[in-house]
Amino acid sequence: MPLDHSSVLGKAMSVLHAFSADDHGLAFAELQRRTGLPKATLHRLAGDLVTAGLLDRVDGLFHPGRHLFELGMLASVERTLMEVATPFMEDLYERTHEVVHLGVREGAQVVYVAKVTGHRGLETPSRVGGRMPVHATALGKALLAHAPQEEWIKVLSGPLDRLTPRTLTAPGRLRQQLSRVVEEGVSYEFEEAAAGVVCVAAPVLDATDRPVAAVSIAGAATRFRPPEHAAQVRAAAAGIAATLARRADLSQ
Amino acid sequence: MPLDHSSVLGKAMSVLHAFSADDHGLAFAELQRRTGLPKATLHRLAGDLVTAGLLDRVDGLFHPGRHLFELGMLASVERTLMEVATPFMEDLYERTHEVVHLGVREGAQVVYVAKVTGHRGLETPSRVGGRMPVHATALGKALLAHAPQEEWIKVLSGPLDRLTPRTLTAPGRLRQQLSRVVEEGVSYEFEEAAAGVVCVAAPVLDATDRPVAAVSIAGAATRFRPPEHAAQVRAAAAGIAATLARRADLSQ
DNA sequence: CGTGATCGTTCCGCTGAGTGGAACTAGGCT
DNA sequence: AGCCTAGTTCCACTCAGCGGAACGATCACG
Repeated sequence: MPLDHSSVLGKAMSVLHAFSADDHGLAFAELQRRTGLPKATLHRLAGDLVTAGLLDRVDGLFHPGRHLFELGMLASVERTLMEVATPFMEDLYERTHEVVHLGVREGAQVVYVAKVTGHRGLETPSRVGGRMPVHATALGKALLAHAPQEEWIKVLSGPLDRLTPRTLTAPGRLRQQLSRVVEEGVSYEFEEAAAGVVCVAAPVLDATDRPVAAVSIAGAATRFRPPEHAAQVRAAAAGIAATLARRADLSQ
Repeated sequence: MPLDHSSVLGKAMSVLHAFSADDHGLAFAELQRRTGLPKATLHRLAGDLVTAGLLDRVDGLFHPGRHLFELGMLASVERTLMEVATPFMEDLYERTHEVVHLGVREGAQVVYVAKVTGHRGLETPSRVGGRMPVHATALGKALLAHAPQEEWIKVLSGPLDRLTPRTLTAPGRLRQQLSRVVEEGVSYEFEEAAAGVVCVAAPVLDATDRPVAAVSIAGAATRFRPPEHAAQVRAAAAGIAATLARRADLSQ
């Protein structure tokens, strides 16, 4: 599935993927190590990527370029979601002043599309554009629960990595929870992805009941009671779903 | 500056750039028209881009791919800005319930990095990842005003396109305004980019007083009085600047 | 139904864009 | 001085990429 390493494009992707979310600039040599590309080849390629605006170079170090951000925002699904969901996420934030997330599912992982947060220093491992395993997050469980059976199986049969002592790693317990999520329309997470963080999430369903995204509220385990916010999250998700549906109608 | 059309990468960029912010899916033929690439070449290239995840194809139509979003979020400058600025933008939104923007300058244009908005249907032409001319927006004027002299000249000598009847198209008047912006620390915009929309903005300056971004509040001309919010915007910008400075200190 | 669009896919022989080993420069440490 | 690692440049080879052309599919119109 990942593009051949012998095509220019494949190599270009290797280079871009060499950057992880939290390193702020890679030297040429480091990039060489991560991509495994021959020096000369990488040198030319990196140069081309810089001219293309996909990479920036400031005093020797390479960074993902400014142009990349703009291109990324063309991704229609995510952008539409962001635009539609923002007002609803604001509502949630304003009422709770907790961290509000929006995410989509990509296989066994959740990709965060938006994050609303205040000054309170709640340490969540989530970053916009970042990923987390489906089984360890409320967002993930909401998305998976409403997905077709075969998706459940794929995830349940895969390895369920442990992120904290409370991560669900037993397929049976996870399946049990997913069933409850379908009934209740909301999912929970109690310090399963990060110590001290608890979460409620609800799925945003399209006209055919497929989950296209999910919203969540995350708070500190010490003061935040997820069940008390279930109704709000469900309402926000429903609102987003309704707005998306209206948009889809107009545009076709 | 734009990469050669004869290199694979150059062609790939042409394809990606063929998508504008608001078309939801292009057919093969349309893509061919926009890029000017030979059929066979485009066919293969588009195929490769799909395998790379940069493009998606759903029932015949091409879309910018979901992978593109994730890659875009690696762009460190923009992501850091977003993360740091969000809490301050939330504050502004909560107090005013108007549209709050964050943008950076790229030559004679502003690129929007974040947008906080509610349900009120204020029609702003801005989109995250989208561009607007510097001279027609409060954000742009705040960014340009604090930029070095040579940048003023570049913009003032370029064409100042008219977006609305009130757009500043006279270099003299623009220069005059920029000087005031430097003194006051805030810039204004009165229906210069879109009819019915007025705006206040303040620059986020780094340790060496270079403007790295700007924040703005936009409201409807009928009810929103920009000068009344100058202090708030200035405070938010200062807060963002301080947080960025603290971050820079730690990380080096 | 045939004719003529346009749209998307595939074939295949040619060629120059892309390749990468090697040689080179610039600094840093001992 | 000698040795290391980082980054850049050279240049002859070759295979990835090219694109004209021919193909099948679908639609529209008389």
